[in-house]
Amino acid sequence: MGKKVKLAFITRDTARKATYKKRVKGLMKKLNEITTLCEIKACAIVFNPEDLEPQIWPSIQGVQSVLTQFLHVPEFVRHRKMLNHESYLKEKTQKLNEKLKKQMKENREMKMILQMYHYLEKWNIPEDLSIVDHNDLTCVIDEKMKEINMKMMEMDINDQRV
Amino acid sequence: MGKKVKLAFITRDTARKATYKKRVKGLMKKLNEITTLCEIKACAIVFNPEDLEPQIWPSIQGVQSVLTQFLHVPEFVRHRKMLNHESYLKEKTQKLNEKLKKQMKENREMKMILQMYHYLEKWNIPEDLSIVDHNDLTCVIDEKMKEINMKMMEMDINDQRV
DNA sequence: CCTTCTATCTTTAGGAA
DNA sequence: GTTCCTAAAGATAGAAG
Repeated sequence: MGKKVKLAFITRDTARKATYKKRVKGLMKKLNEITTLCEIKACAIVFNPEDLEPQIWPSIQGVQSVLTQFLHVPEFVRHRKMLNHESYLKEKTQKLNEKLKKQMKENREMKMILQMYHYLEKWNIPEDLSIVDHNDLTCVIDEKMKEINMKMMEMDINDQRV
Repeated sequence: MGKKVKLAFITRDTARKATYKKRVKGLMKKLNEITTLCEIKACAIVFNPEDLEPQIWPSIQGVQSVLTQFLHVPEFVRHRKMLNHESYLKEKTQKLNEKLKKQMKENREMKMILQMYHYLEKWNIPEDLSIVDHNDLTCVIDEKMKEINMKMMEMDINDQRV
């Protein structure tokens, strides 16, 4: 078995997906280990257009700071409103159905970014965390986190079964 | 050399620092590899009280520049304009038909994104998710997430290091 | 698709200089 | 602290079921 891979985009679809799945798992494990061994804080977020949801570690709150960085870029804020509406996307999809041509790489990147925008919108990351007024939405958030946790667990436990 | 380590806080200062340094480096390398191999977006932040600055991958500037660059890709802008000029599109229909296979795949993936939106809608994440007291929630949720993560990993790994 | 196997490559703990 | 070393542990590509 020749197992060494060149550090470059894996064009074979099946191979890339398999590698992604294995490596994302490995990455999260490494994060868990380093934070435990050294008692530090860390977070990571991975967007993959072929994943229905981003892989996050350890929680949404944990990655908010990362996403907040994105919102500080003026270009993002401007394009955000333009791209993140579902109706707009549906319209685009219809037209894609008829006529649109794009190169696959460009397409992959667009979807990834749309996914990002959508999550930014859903999570409603403030543009400046310092001005956030801390109300008492703790319970609501906690419930949502539990839902998400359960979803994540379901998804992983179902295909692990050891 | 007995090299197996218990997955727990390393109390010895020198050992912990050495491990941190090595593992942070390894983590960033893994991130670089997965994003290259799969052409996805990812980022991570590691906060260590003994480090003056958090370790960030890639640089915030790096992430921003990549995404900003995409938004300004000439092809992207051109295609957007194309959508608004029917005559131009008709002119291109013949050529587009040659790319039917790509179109179908692209369309399939777009629909997947719309499905994702629907899935997110069911989560019903409140608009004001961000108005949350980080000090109260982050620790609790992160700990819960880590517990879940650890359990998931334990289930999946033959080697037990507890 | 998903799992399991395993050869092979990579990471890293602990020393040593 | 830093860098190099190396054995052991860990991650994973590819194949097979």
